[in-house]
Amino acid sequence: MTAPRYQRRKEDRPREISEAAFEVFAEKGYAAARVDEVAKRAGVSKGLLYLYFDTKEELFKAVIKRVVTRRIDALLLALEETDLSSEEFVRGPLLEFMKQIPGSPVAVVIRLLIAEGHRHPDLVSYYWENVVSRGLAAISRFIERGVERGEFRDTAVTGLPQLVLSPMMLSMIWRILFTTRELDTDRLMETQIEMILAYIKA
Amino acid sequence: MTAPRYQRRKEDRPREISEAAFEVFAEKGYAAARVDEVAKRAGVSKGLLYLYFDTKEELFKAVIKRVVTRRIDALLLALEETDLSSEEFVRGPLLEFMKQIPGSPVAVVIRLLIAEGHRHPDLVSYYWENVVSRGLAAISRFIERGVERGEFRDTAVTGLPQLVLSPMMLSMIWRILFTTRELDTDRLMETQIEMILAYIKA
Amino acid sequence: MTAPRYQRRKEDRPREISEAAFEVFAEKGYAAARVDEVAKRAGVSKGLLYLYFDTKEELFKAVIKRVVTRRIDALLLALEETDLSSEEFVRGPLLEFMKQIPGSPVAVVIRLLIAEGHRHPDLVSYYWENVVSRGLAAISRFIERGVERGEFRDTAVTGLPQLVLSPMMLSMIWRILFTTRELDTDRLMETQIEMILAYIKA
Amino acid sequence: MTAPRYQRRKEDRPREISEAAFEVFAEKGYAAARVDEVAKRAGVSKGLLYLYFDTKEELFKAVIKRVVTRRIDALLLALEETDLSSEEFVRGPLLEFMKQIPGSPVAVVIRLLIAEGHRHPDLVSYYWENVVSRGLAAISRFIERGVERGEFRDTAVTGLPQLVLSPMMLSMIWRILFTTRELDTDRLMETQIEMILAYIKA
DNA sequence: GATGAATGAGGATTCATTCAT
DNA sequence: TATGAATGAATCCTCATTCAT
Repeated sequence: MTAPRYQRRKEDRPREISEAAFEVFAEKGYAAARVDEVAKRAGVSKGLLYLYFDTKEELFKAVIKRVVTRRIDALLLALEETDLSSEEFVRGPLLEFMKQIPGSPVAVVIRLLIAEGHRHPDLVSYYWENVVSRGLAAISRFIERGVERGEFRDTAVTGLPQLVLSPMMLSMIWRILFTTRELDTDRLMETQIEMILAYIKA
Repeated sequence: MTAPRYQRRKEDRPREISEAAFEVFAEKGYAAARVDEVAKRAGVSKGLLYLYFDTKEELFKAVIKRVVTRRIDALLLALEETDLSSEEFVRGPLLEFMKQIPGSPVAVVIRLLIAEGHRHPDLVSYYWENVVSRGLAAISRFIERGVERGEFRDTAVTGLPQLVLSPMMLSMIWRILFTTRELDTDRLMETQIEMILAYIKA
Repeated sequence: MTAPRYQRRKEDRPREISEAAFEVFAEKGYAAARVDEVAKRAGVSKGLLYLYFDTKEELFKAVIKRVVTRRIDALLLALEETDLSSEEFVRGPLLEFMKQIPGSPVAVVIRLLIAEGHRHPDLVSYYWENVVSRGLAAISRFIERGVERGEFRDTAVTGLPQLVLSPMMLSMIWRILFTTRELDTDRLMETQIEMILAYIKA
Repeated sequence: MTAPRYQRRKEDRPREISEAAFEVFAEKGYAAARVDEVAKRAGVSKGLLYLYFDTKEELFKAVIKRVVTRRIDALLLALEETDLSSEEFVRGPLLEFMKQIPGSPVAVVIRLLIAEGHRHPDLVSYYWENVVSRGLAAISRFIERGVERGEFRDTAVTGLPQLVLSPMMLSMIWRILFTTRELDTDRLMETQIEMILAYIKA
């Protein structure tokens, strides 16, 4: 009648633990997160957790990497394969993508990296190589394509893809810090896109 | 022969401690900062530190508040009293102010707030009330003044002063995370100002 | 294609495990020896190990007993059945036996007993009854026989067979502790025998 | 009325802790000794213990060194300064010294070194340099002096001071392992000395 | 005021042992 | 039999905080 003490589910464990860990790290931050709590939320003993992750730090890294890698790929693929004109793509899929980031786990990861990046340079490098530099490069290539096609002028924006992303970044930080204070983050990003397009359209 | 231990004036102690604390929090983050280390850097005993600050958390809050409050005032004053046209002020003093923020202690405070804000809502409120909302309001008022004077059109930017600040925010995060990776943060902010002005000028 | 897992006969398992365990205990000592490691070296699962040995402690005792019992028997038999004169036997077989002990598994067992004997009085008793007291008694009887035959005088040595063994003991300890420091342990034992014979020969 | 929670006794703490630690290590061995227990016996909190000794291992080393260093010095001094003839000194002070070793803390240290030496090579080196090699050298010099004075013949014993000590070693191990079994360790050492003198006297 | 020795609750990690498969 | 995933008590160590001096 009682729940079985043992449940052999080797396949699922790493994911279960890593999901629970994400929650706890998200709520408490790295230092204040308790391994005990992660294990409890994963429905697993502390010992098992250490069977899959050597240290709390390894667990942290694994969690960060898991969350981060996935959603960037979809965007990059869309960017490469789209048939839309540059302007249509920017107003459509790119804007949509940016709008959903501040409320997504990615924002949590950013917060954790800001807080703990100092002591995990390899994690920051990983994030840089797999997410940031790829994302920026894609946006840059995309703007350049618009320039080549005669859609856009060649302005300072071409070399500064960060301009496209900066309201997304501010929105993320805003939500992290000022959950209760109003800010129409969608409109913020829309306006930036509007402004940039107005600025670079031929 | 011995160092003049008693020469230092008592009234400087809280400031000395709080400066040392700022350094340590900046380097290590809240959780990894050691009270011992703060005391050592301040050149006082741990006991004395606890005479001025009841807990590590109180010390943290005091430090954050101290750093933050000061530099915002200068800007706000300048904003109110300036004789420059709106465009001149934006291109001049405002841009200058923004450029120096990412490398200033304010950036450290932002990092600490992002990392620890969760558990110190009062600190976030304090920061909101004393810094963010005042800063944003000032920028808003300033844009409105431009509109009133006929310098600017009334666009979405009027209600979204965050647009002006978003590249500064991204620059701050960039420096925090990617110290070694190149980004011309000054140019980023200049281009945004350029774009905004092009967008809102009548 | 796969290794012949099931070819190995079941009845060898306890011995295989116990040999692996001896290696690990020898290298690490009791406390630092890991049951995991023993199982891995024996090429079996941890579960199986526990099928044959109830606890780590039982395994330890089994290992100690296994190593110890065997080689003493040969010597005792030789002692009883020899046709050599007492002096010849001492200079020959006995000396040979002692010389090979410090480098043999027996030395490892002694080290383990010295380290852990405290908490395993039954193990010490076992060792005492099966090895030490039998060995000493044999040597004593042998000396007495020499006295009876008129080969030896009746001196304090008769009641102190430990005298014969003490350089062997020192050699063992020496090798355990000071592996790299030189000591001609063979010569040490030879000289002791020489001295003893000179002392007790009629 | 209650005992004061705090007792500032900086001077005495290291010794008190180290004495308590010696007791616990002696009873349990290194691995099974609990830091908690050491602290409790020293009448001190766990935290304080770590104020004086960085790790359990450091504590162990400190304890071993403390016990060992002291008593060897007295003997070496006596050896150098004695006015006695070699034979008188051997029969007198040297024998006395050896007799008291097996029941002294030195025996405990030997046991700990045999058990843990493997993993603390620096400790073994320390012991070798400060105790064993000095002690052996002193005995060697002493025998040589006897030879020079014409008291002793020059035999194999001259180069093997270990012969003098081997019954002491066996006695130590005997007491460690077979506390309850009878062995007249004093007589063992006396007889060895007797034998050696008989063997080397001119 | 000022010190820093002393405290002890709390946390990461290990590992002998169990048991569902 | 045989496996190895799973358990959780036990242990070392840390560090914010206290308080005798």
